[in-house]
Amino acid sequence: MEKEWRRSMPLLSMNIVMQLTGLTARQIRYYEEHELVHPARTEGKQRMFSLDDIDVLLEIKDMLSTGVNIAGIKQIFEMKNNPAAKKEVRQVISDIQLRAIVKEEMQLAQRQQRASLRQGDLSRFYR
DNA sequence: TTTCTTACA
DNA sequence: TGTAAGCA
Repeated sequence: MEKEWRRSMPLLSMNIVMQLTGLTARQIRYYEEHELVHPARTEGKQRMFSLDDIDVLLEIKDMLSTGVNIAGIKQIFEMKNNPAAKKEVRQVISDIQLRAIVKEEMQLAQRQQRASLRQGDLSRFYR
């Protein structure tokens, strides 16, 4: 296809992005600091987001709600564009791993509730 | 008026 | 993360 440039075109102001994502300006800027999103800048240094940025922010918001922290989100995003994996396969892999991580988190949360504090390696992905 | 950066709670 | 201060 050849209309993908529309999605990467920086046209949305902070105001719009906040309403579209339900995130605060503070959060959006924070995620940018962590290189999760890369909005363009106007001459006056104002951020201009693309539809692709919106998608990423919504993904972040969703993952955050499942308990994944910034570090975990970075890890997952890295998996999504892992050069080592083939294009068709990498998406599937990341999704499967994501589900596995989320599943582990739920189980870990349950164990921590009744039992005590054994922390698995996945704990570093959560807050 | 809105956004930006920096810094503190 | 929220909020305040001082700019642009």
